[in-house]
Amino acid sequence: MSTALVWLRNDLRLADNPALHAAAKNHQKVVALYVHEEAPGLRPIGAAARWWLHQSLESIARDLAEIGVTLEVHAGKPEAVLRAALKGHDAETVYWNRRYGPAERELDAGIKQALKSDGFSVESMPGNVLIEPWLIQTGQDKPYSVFTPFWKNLRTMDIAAPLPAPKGKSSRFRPVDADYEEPHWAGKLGQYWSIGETAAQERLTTFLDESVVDYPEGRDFPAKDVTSRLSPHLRFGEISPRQIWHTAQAFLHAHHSKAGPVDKFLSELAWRDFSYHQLYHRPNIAEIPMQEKYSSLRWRHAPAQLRAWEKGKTGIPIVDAGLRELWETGYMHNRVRMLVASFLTKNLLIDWREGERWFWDCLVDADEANNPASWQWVAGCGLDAAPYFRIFNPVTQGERFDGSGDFVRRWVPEIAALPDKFIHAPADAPQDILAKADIAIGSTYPRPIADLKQTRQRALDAYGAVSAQAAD
DNA sequence: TGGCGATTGGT
DNA sequence: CCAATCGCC
Repeated sequence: MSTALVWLRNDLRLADNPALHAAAKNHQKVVALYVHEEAPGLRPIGAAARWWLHQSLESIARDLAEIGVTLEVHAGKPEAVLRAALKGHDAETVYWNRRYGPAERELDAGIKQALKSDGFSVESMPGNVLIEPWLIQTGQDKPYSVFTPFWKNLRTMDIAAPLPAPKGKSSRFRPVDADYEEPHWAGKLGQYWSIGETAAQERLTTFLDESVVDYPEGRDFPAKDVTSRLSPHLRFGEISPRQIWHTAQAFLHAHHSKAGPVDKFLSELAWRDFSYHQLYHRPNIAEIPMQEKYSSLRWRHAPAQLRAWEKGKTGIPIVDAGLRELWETGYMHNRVRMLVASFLTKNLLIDWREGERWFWDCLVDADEANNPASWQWVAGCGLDAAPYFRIFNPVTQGERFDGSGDFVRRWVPEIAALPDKFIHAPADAPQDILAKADIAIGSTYPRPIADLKQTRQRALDAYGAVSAQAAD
């Protein structure tokens, strides 16, 4: 009887899982493995994502048991784990779905070569993207560096249709990932999320049925609940981008609805692929600015301000609201991510890598493509990035996109009693209004840690110096 | 997927 | 004085 191993990584689902599908089709018995990897160059997973991963592993272990596949969770060097498993299960073939980070690719290629030279079969399959990064390129056969042509090309391509989940006779489930100790904040995050493949599919259905029509206009308003919130499910592959693509197209046809909103949503999904495109083609995007000239930008060393930013105590309400939402839920609304990142990199002139690291640790959806690529985008050093002179005014942005202050009041309750007029700039409120709202600036709520006008000019000067230097 | 100050043309 | 427009960063 032939046995195959499936090495699961960022693909914790049964449906549209090419590696699992091929293993089940070609072999009588399938054993699934997950490895908490210890390998040089691999970025250790952040704490919030690690929490999500634990839940997701338990979830897929249950689902796999339903089709008679056991999931084993190990820790260590993946090659050693795979060798031991191949021997222990008397298996001859390993399947996995590809990943795209430079370190991961090198690791996987080395394992593949080593196992093959020992007589095992290794099959790598399409990974957690719409299109493999090397299958889409410019007319000059180069990687894309601008999103719009990337998107125009991508939307004309055939995105692989999702594969069905394998079938099988159910077996007994037992918990996996037993060594994980839940952190004290696990219960807090747990209130906000429902984890696993079934939950991910339900989220997509709910989003399409209830929210996608309002997505293009509503997505910029953090108090509105019209974004998909699929990002952490995508991060761990509980749902694949190909499934989202095809489900969204089918929804469009079934409802004869206008293409605009669905199209807008899919273009955001394409941004995700664009990030993986960058991860694949560029060296170490979490550390190296993709626009070389920004290597010379002199970031400020300001640990106290960084700390205030992290903890949501900057004195700028919408910035604080976003960072507290992150701390509380492991997530932050997209518009607010842009605002807090702009405030850190431009107003505070603190290195984007500091912010990227904080997000990496706190976000349940942090992945090694989108988190660094998006930080570089805001900081101005990324591909197709925001121009350096685009500096958000977080007060103006708050008034525009959270005019009623609902988002701020939810996460910054100590200023909730302020009238709308001052909710985004408490320090500007007259003394009697502050007293009536029971607020003492500098005591119950911080005075802004940066003067927006002055720090804006400082950023323009610093960024301008980089551009001028590059023009020499 | 900006902000801001200056200008303009209207009160 | 005001909103709308424009050029620059």
